[in-house]
Amino acid sequence: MNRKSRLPSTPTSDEAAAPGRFLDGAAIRHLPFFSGFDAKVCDDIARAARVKRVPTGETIFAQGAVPDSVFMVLSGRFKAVQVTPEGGEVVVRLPSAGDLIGHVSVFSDTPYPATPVAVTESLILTWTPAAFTDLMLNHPQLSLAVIRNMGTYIQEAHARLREVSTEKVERRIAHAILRLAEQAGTPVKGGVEISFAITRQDIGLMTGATLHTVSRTLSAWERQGIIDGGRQHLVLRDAKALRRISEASTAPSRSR
Amino acid sequence: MNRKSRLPSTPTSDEAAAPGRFLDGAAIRHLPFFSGFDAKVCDDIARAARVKRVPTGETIFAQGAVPDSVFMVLSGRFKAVQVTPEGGEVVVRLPSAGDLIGHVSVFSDTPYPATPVAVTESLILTWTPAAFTDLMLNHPQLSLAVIRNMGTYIQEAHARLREVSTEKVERRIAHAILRLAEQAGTPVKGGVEISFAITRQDIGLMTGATLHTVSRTLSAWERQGIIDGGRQHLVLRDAKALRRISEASTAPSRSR
DNA sequence: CGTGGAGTTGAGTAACTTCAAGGATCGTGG
DNA sequence: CCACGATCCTTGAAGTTACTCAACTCCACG
Repeated sequence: MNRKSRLPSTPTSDEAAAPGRFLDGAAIRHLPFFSGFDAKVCDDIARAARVKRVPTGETIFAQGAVPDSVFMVLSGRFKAVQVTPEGGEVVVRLPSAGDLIGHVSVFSDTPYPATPVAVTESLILTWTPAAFTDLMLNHPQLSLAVIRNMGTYIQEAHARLREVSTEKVERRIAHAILRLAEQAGTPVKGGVEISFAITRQDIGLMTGATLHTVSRTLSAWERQGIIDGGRQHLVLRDAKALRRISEASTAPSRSR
Repeated sequence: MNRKSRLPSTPTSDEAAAPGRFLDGAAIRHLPFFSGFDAKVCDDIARAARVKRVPTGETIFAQGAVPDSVFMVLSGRFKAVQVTPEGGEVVVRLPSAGDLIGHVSVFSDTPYPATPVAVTESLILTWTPAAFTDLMLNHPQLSLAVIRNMGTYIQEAHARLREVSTEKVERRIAHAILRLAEQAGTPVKGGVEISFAITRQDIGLMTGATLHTVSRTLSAWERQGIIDGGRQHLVLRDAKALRRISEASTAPSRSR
């Protein structure tokens, strides 16, 4: 833990949003979450927030803790890790700029269900539950945005649920890498690079496979020139081939 | 399809809510979703809704359709089935009284992601997207309730995601049955009965297993007196034993 | 330059699925 | 009221996937 990413941290409006400082709407208006918002509303929302820096490898809070804040990623990226009582782990999602964190727990008054770990130097916004609720009551736009945001989580979760229960490991890994490239890929000569440190273990936790299986699969793909791997490092070279694998009707099984 | 459940349909305030009629708040105030709501707000919400009857086996809409309404289950129960392009199926959730259906699609303006099939004679409320949005804008209470409701979906989805990626089939089936008994169980002499018709296939679709594995597992449990099975029929006799199985640290694997 | 995290690879095996076939139960129509 | 078709369920046997166990390599960092 706490290793420094070798990749340049993604700087996003760091000028306007220094840790500890209070903000104005300009610092957040560019986030997809706030697209279409009135400038005045953005101001109100930003003014109620505090900015906090989260270095790579650090957590925002621990799974099981009693919720005391709502968070939003301003820049950087996190992985939300959920641990089962028996010690099993899952990566449930990878929130990045504009994604809310902890809101579900705050509104349903349940313990935080996962631990968000920064996989890149990150900045987050924090609100007290009371302040955020006030904002929602005063700005119905905000409620709708929260609902939209939660809707995408639900669809993502259902999509992954469907994958993990109907598809074989190889295809799940293919899907996961395509999604990573899409959500966190930076174009690079001859491919798309995943812009943060990710281990085989992480991919395993995202797909419900062991790191061994992931390693074997990636090795095979590397031999075929589809990807280019390395220590905590991944470049997608042939997206078309990977997409073919992810959709391969290798499926002799209808309606599992 | 279209078979009639042998079980008595659960009648819930049918007096107040006849199909086709318009409603007042009294018809919906008892739903957990509206707990804590002002009577006047309930009136407003109810008056904007229409009631519709959905017989067992019928669907509300088809997966892939363009959303044109928001729905809420007033009484009865549905199963939301998602079909993959390759023909794989998953049951993503089992909405019952007070659960919203289709709202995610309406607010994110994406096609309905699953097909809700009534597994019991049911009544639903319907709103036009415009009407529902209006209600939310005028009654922030409603927005908060929607958010809370969506929060529980997310937590459920994540819990199942975790299960299906870290646990073995037997334990997943145990969990599924415990959940069914909790959500849809009616006490009966010597156990708890699942109050709607459910097939081994359905349980398979909920747990990511084949109906064969489900059948074998249930047969074994029946021999041990833990459950009592039958055609589309299930009685949980020994919840304690099942809970033991669902938590069994048969797990030699830490951190998969 | 040694230590530990990350990755690779092989061999053996358990857990499920697939394939296959037969039996039970329900509703329907003659 | 019984026969028949359609589901649903059960169970065996064979096959495969992906996990477990284990050993070894490769870096990066101190």
